[in-house]
Amino acid sequence: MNPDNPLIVQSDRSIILEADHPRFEEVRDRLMLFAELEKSPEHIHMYRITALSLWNAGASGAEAEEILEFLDSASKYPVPPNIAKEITDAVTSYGRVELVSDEDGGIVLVADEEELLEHLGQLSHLEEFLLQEPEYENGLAVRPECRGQLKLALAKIGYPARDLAGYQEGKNLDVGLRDSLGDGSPFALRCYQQDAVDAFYAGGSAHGGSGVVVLPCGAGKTIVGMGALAAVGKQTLILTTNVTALRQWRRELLDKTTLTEDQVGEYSGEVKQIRPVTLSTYQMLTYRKSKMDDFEHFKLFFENPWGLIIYDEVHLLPAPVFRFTAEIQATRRIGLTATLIREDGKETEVFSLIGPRKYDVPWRSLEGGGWIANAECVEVRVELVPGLKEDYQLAGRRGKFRIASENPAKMEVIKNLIRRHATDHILVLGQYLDQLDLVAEALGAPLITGKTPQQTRDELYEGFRNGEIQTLVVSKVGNFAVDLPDANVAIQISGTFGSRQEEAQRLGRILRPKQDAGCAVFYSLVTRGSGIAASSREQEFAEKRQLFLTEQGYPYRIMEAEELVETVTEVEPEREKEGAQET
DNA sequence: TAGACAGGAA
DNA sequence: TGAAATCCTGTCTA
Repeated sequence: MNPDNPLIVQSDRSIILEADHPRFEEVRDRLMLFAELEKSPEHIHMYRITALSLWNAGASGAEAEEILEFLDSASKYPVPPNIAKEITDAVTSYGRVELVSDEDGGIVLVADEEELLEHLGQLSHLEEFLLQEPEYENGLAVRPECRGQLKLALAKIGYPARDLAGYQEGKNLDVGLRDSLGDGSPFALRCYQQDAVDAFYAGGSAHGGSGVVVLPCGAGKTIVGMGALAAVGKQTLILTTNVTALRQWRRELLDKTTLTEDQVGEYSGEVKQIRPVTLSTYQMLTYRKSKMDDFEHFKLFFENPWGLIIYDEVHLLPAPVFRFTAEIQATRRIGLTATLIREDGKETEVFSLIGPRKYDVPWRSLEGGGWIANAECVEVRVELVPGLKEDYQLAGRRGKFRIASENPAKMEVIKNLIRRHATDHILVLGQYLDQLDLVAEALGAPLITGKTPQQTRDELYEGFRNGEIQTLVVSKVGNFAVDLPDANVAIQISGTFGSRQEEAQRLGRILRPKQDAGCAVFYSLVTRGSGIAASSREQEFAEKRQLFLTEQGYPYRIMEAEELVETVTEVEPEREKEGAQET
């Protein structure tokens, strides 16, 4: 505690961090582990501690005492006693209740205090998950098929359970990672990938149980998955969001593990193979003819001896998959994601049914090791064209957002940016097809949307990769397409209502390390507010979108569209000189 | 027998 | 808040 420190902890669970303070970065990286960034106006960051953020901290081994000592050492004023107590309670509440196995393989709910166990036993909405028999001296018998639902219910009343009840073994599978790849280059897990695998599977004990690994795009989540597969050594089901990702997993498995072609199966719309390692999509599992019909393929989950299920992109897990997952709690699970944020707020479901966060690093910290590219984020503020100002005033909330998003004045800015990056690989990312059509036409650049057939996409991707195409205009396909080539400049011209996830995904497009160690730039074009209303609808959403990246340590530099024009005229002659020298 | 395409789901 | 993308299946065509 010291008035020169950067933090203020308030009794309403919010924490204020001074952004200009010399200790800012160090303190931010610590805060990230147990608090969520809620707002980042100029000069300060506002965090909030939530039950979930503290449970995750507790689950990944943090001690309440450590957290309090840290807050104390970084605060201007004493930490309010009620907050200190809440932090201690929440961090330690993960683990107060546990699920364990008895000698016969039955599941028992135990608690650290008798009164708590008694209290839980009396709750009527937990009753249906419990059995009358057998009776335990210090525990309650759990219906094995309700293990997931019980955990979810416990989390909702503030007693997240540590699940030590163990797993069904699954069928053994002899699999290891290769030490060199097809082209002869050596292969090994990077240190942080190994750490992530160890965090998930610590020596094979139940303590290294199910959970989620958070790593930025391009940092090798697939490789962590393969590491987990090799560590567990059991038959495995891998679930992905789309077939392109599925095929990519298959290629990677064959390239980097000792698995052979006939051991890796694809269970998709096209082929229905079930093999020791089977790949499928979420949509395959959730498919049904109509709302009235049954799910046709979810049996894949149950009727095979899986010893491990890998959930790729766990932040996109569709709701029905939670239901199945609740029923297969006896199978070891690992979730992989770039961000635990779900725009539907189902974070507690992920926590309870997939597992707690096992491994997480600030994205920015991987820059140091050269694992991901140095990236700069710039928000370019653009004036609304005068002709639309009246329409904007009259429009409703959603109309305003659309008008601001499609602001025609953005066109000039895009052109300026492209001129500025004459020698770079540029992706233009947007949300509305009409707008993207116009932009692609004005730039003379190819456009890829959901309607673009796969073959055309492949050709365009190839052209972009080998440099024939400098600029590619991409619709929302860019959020999902795993085969989209890397770029070093991204220009976001419009986006989904405040989706932090989308922002993260799009930044990920430029994070693959550059050969010349060059810097990557992410521009976000936002229509500026006017008059008394200081910020536009789009600006409000942009603020929300940017939160995740700010949390990860990427500051947004604000730039006015006008100053960009000046910069371009300054920069341009230099560029031409450079070009002349090269030729 | 492959591919193209429409329809429904979430 | 709404638009867009994806997937799976079934049917039709060549």
